[in-house]
Order: sequence, then C-alpha cells, then structure tokens
Amino acid sequence: MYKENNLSKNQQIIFDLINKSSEPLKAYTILFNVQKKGIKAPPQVYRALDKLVKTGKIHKIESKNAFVACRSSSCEISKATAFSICESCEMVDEISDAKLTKYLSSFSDKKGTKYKRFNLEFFGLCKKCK
Amino acid sequence: MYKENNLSKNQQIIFDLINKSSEPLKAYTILFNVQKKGIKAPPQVYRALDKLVKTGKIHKIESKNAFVACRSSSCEISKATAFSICESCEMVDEISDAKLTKYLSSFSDKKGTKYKRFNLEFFGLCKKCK
DNA sequence: TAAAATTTGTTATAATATAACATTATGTAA
DNA sequence: TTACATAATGTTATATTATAACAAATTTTA
Ligand SMILES: [Zn+2]
Ligand SMILES: [Zn+2]
Ligand SMILES: [Zn+2]
Ligand SMILES: [Zn+2]
Repeated sequence: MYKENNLSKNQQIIFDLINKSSEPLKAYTILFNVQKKGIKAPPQVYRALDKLVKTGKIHKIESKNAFVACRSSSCEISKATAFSICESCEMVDEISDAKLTKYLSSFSDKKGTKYKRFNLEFFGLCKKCK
Repeated sequence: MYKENNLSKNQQIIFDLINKSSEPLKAYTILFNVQKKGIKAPPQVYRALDKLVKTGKIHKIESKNAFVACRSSSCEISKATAFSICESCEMVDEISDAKLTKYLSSFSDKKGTKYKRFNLEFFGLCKKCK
C-alpha cells in the first residue's frame, strides 16, 4: 500500500487536502477536516506535516502558521522558498523566479557567509484586492 | 513621562530587555523577565510587542516566534527585513545590505505586481558553529 | 477642562504545538 | 522465513503561543 508512492496513509490524506486547497491551511483546520478519515489527534497531523515539509511536498507560511502545497520546481526540496501574501484576502502564491532564486541562493553577507536555505515572504495586495 | 521618548513605560521596559539581549527573546521569556517590574500578564507583553513591531523598534523572527531589536537603518519601519539565522546555536543577525534591500524592494513578479513589504530569513551555520 | 486616544491591569480562554508511551506496519537482509 | 531496524500510527496529556473582553488610568489634543 505504501509502495506506489512515498507517502504513508496519513501523509497522503493530509497532502491531498492541502494540495486541493486554494488557500493556506492551518493545522487545526486540517485536523477538523480529516477527522472523518480517522485522523483524530493533533500529533497525527503535526507528524504528517513535519514529514511533508521535510520532503518538500508542502511549505509552511511562517507568518501565518499555515501550510501550502509546493507549486514550484525551483525550490528544490525547500532550500529556496518565496511567497507573495495578500494582506487583505490572505491569498498566498509561491513565487517561481529563477533569477530571484539564483540571486538569493548565491547571496553572501558582508562577512562572506553563504547560507544553505532561505525563506522569503512578500506582502502586499493581490490583483483582486487592489 | 511619555514625552522624553516615544515609548510608554511597559514598552520601554520590554524594549530595553530585547535591546540588550544578544539573542531573540520569546514572549513568555520576556514576561518572566519583567514580572519583577510589574508586568504580570501576557496581554501586557503582547501589546507592547505589537507596538514595538509596528514602530519598527523590534522585529519578529517568524520562524522562531521570537523578537529582536532593530539593528539596521535600511529596514525603514520594517518594510524590508532580512535576517541570518544559525540552525545550530539559534543566533540571529539582522542583515543590512543596501543592494539586497534595493533588489527585493523593487522586485516585481511575473504579473508585474510589486509588493510593499518583505521579510527574508536565511538559514545556515554562523561562524562559531562552522 | 472636556473629549479623544492610548496605555494599563486583569481574568479567562483560544489557538498552536509537543512530550511521552504503547502499538502496528514496513523495509532490509541474513 | 525470520529477525531486526526503521517508520508510522494511535492516544492521552500537557506545553507554548496568542487573543478576547472589560474596567480603569494616563496622556494628548483641542
Ligand atoms: Zn516549493
Ligand atoms: Zn487579496
Ligand atoms: Zn530593522
Ligand atoms: Zn551558530
């Protein structure tokens, strides 16, 4: 049962829910929505979320404590994530921009230190809200 | 009493604590440390933190739910924040890099949308931990 | 000095996340 | 196949982070 893809039962249920959602989902929203499928307690949700984040299938929007499915090819197992967040309607889009990714991935600070991962969150108004 | 600077009593107490700290402080760590000064309950801390964030005196490190004093001149009331975060020792430094700020402040996505604010968090190992 | 805006104090509770432990399922290799 | 290791699950309880709601005091503005 677990061989066809690399997700376990709970991971698949939770990924499917996040993946079909048009907006970021919070852990307890997820919990309420999967209780009918037998996932009853917070640790089951958080464990699946942790794994999905680790494998890059989803990302956490840190400023919202919410999760979205990865829609980008350039984030490469979550080493380089960028999002646009609407301050009015809460919409979140993953930004896939090769130049931006390259610029930030190769960024080094004044001491010459390079970083192995970054997360960038842009805030503003989306098209609908402008 | 509130005229000499623009901070109220609780705001000043909490700002002083964060400002002299070498690491990000969490709200309940702050609460514990200011109880001897008469700040006894979470809302008092969170209200001061909200105001300090709004006025740009401190920033929230979203990935850590913790707060640091602003050390940059280029973030201009928190429109453009960037941090380096050590994954080992939890150290956080605010990055002041005019080119980076300019690049991201003028960034527009594929649809031509510009954003009015961003927060960037870099992760890696600091000098001590390498 | 009166009105408005801000800050404070306080209690209770909501929302987010993890610890700890027992059990079951799955992958690997002798 | 059996034995072992690893990963996933189920469950209860609890820790951590954050806000609601309301009353009172302080400060600012006019
Ligand atoms: Zn992605
Ligand atoms: Zn919007
Ligand atoms: Zn700053
Ligand atoms: Zn370090």
